[in-house]
Amino acid sequence: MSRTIKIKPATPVNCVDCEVRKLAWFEPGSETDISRRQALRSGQYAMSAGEVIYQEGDHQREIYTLRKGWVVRYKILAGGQRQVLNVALPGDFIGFRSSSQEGIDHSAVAASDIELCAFSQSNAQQLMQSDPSLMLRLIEIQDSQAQACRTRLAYVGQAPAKQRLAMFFSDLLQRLEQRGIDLSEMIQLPLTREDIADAIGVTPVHMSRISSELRKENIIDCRYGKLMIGNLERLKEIADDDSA
Amino acid sequence: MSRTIKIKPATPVNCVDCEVRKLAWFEPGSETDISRRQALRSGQYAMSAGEVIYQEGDHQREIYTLRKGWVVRYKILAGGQRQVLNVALPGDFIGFRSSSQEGIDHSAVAASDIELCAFSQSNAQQLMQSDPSLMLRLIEIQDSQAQACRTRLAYVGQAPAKQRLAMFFSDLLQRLEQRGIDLSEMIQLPLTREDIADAIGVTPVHMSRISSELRKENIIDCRYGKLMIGNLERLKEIADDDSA
DNA sequence: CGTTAAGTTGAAGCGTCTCAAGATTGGTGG
DNA sequence: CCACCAATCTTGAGACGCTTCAACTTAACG
Repeated sequence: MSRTIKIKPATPVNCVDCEVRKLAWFEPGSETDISRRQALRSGQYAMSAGEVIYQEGDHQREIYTLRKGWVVRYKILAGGQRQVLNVALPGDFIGFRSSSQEGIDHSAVAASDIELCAFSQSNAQQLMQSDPSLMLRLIEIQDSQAQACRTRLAYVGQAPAKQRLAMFFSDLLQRLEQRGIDLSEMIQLPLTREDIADAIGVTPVHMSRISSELRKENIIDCRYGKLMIGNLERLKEIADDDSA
Repeated sequence: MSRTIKIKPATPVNCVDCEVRKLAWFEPGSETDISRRQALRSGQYAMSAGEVIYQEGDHQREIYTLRKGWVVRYKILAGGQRQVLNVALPGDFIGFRSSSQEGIDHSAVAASDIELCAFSQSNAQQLMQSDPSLMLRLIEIQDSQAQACRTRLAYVGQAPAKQRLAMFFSDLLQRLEQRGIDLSEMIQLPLTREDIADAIGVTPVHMSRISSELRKENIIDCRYGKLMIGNLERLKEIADDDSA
């Protein structure tokens, strides 16, 4: 994990043309609304895999929309264990804090090379004041992130490891599909076994065992940064299994 | 668990006089603001311990502020296991959904006899439109609930059972103290061993074993609806232990 | 005081963890 | 293009934490 390095991307993108806008904070509004909002953008950044975007306790002055790539958000416990809170995909909103007094409660790292759209806290506030639909949209985003966190908490707390893994992939694949990714092809998966293990609350070694099982059953194969789905239906069956 | 039964409480309370208002949604605003808001209230309800306030999938038309008593919010998995998401205390906001299209993603049950202040979704929307400070306050509440969920997820996923229990109590006691409860006295605890077990992700039997340990070490004693703290400092040490 | 619900304890089994060795993959330089 | 290296993943064996089932104890309540 290196220290945060932000570079302007080669080709800045206009919000109006942005391919993930419909999934993102700027989903509502007309084209003119959107270009007006863009004027308040603090910038677009490119970062490399492994770079830390922000860390627990930071008094970050900016909030971000992930435009390209994958981001892992996590918390580190006193004992050093890491819990992955969620995997952010293009269009996802990260780094928001309602109170700029306190530092943020979790960290975020680029899992792949990424591009971020940044807004300063003050500009974001200004935007929301002049455009209530953005405040409502923020409330919607917060709620859907909270829902995802509750779902994750429920299965991490209650389901056996194999089902947790199936649930993790089931959710991830659904979100990838939403973003137009063909699930029948091989997918670049910029998550290590350890990332996934930390997300579902098992050790990497045990993650390996259960993921071997799924591979031998021809359900899903994820290794060395690649993901190949063998039987999506069966995966969902395991995720929804009521006998576990 | 019986079906929802709501009765008007014997003595309705004005928001201005409400003892938990400073912790609640109506924290911001002048006295006149607050009585204006009260006019849009749908009602105050009393419910008994064990009654279900809402259930996963419900298209609830109201949102609530808990005025008195304790509420347990939870999710049930396909296999029938229950994960307690959080324990709501007086002043806490529950039942909110950003989209009234979909049903709610979790359930809520009264752990003790309770009193609720209710607002219809439409009145709440109207309130927020005419009073942006309420929208900002909602964003703040959502964020702090999401933060609590992330914290819970982290320790349920990563910490050993005894530390999880210490963390659960540590958090709960801090919130009770915030509400003016004297931690040196005996406290009425309307949570069963099973509620707590479902919150920290262990079986009731194992919860019993670790809670026996804490009792024998004179740290905390929680049984039969009563809670007595022996050594709060030591409890927090176990919760923050970095060797676990 | 008797009944019922709640909590405790023991013993055995299973799931997950730890430690350690070995295999596979992707990247790098010869 | 191949050989080698480092990183990632796999597998085995043993230990440990948590679960299960069942019997027992304690507290609350009428």
